[in-house]
Amino acid sequence: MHLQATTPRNVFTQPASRAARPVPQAPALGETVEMMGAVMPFARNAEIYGENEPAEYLYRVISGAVRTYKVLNDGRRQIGAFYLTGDVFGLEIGDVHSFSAEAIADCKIMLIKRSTMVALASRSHDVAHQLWTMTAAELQRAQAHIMLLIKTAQERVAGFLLEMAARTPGSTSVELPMSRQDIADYLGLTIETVSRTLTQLENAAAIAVPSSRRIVLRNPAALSRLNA
Amino acid sequence: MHLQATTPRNVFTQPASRAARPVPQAPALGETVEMMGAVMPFARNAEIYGENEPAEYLYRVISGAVRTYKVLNDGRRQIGAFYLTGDVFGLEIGDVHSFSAEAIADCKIMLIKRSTMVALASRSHDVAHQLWTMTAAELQRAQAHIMLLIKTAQERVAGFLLEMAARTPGSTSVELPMSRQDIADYLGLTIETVSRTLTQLENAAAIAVPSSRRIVLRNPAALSRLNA
DNA sequence: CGTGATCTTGAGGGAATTCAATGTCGGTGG
DNA sequence: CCACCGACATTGAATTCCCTCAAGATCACG
Repeated sequence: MHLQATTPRNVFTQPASRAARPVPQAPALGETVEMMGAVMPFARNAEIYGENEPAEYLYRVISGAVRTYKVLNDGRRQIGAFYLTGDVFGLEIGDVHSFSAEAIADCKIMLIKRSTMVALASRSHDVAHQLWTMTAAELQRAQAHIMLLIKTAQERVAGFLLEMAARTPGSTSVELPMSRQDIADYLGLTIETVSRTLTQLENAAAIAVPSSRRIVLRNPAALSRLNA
Repeated sequence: MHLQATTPRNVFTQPASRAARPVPQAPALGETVEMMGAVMPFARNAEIYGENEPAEYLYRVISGAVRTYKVLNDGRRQIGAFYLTGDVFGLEIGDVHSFSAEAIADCKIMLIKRSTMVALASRSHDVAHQLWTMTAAELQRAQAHIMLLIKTAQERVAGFLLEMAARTPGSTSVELPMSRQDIADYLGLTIETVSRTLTQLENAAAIAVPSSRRIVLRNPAALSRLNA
């Protein structure tokens, strides 16, 4: 999530470890975060919310990983996004969720009452602006996703790996919390094509796959070139 | 130029005049123009703004149609959205446009200074909420677009036609302002596949194509079934 | 009418899917 | 400890759908 330089600290993306510390130039919202949300555990594959359910909360990933998805009437599943530690999801402006959300692995999720946020936003332009900013960030993510979906299988997989790497700063190695099926459903491919493509990239020395859930980016430049 | 910060109705949505009228060439939007911005004409295929240009304005389609798009480094073009009469586009939270925008046909576009809107929003929760709502609407559109892009060619074309029909209320017939190439680049298909698919749908009696830019939905239910 | 742009149709090829089988890993119990 | 099991991943072969390349057809416009 990118914030403009003039934007105050984001009450959502604030690391939990520093939440209690007094922060210079921060509005008195640090503690509000603590008050707003309870942390709940979710087991692997547990549903966090379902499509068309009332959007009573928004959610922040404390640990673990989450997928949002829709299922078409013939069973095809499209994953809308993956959310990792620190990410906020489930923010809706309508009153129902437009996707379902599930825990990819065992998770701890902070639940924040939507009504509380809306009330806060009506009194604080900062909070209102943050809500808007988060929606805009989701929009940019969705637009980037669209650009991925029109590409070839190699380009999609390369793009996915670069995206995941960008979210794991300071490392050229990615630990994937999600299965091949999840990746396939995110990229609009089949599991077999994802697997084959990873093998191709490995043979081309662009990546290494020491274990199925760990990918080492040996040649990020080559992946970027594929990323069009 | 002075606007009441307390105005309760949506400053973007055109009031009564556009509702049931059969597309006027010179719409009556007197006071809105004075309040919000200047109307500018754009010729067919003219650029309205370019990707990465500063987002100084937001835009409202008075007449005509607009496409937003990105071009990949190998020349592939992806159209992000089509905007028709009444639609607002170019709303960004960052300070540059993330897509380019072009007139599909000769257009009249109302330009609204972004700084004006931001200033208004800082004083009016209604305006701030409207900006947020518009961003959220764009997000939902992008998510629906993602769901389109994972489907078969028939499903994409059917979905596109239903989408266009839904934006032309009270009619089962659609006048397409855009070319086959535009449709193809929106749906992630080739122009030939779009053309062939339309022919298939016509042969299946789902649609009629009296002229290349006019599509009659003979069997919307069949199209919806294809829409998964 | 010509001319260019747009659209449609046809034939062949290629990328991804489908169907099917094999391989690998982590856990559980003998 | 290792044998077994189920879940997940990889690999192979055949098919399908869409793309590419190519040729006509239609339309708008001078």
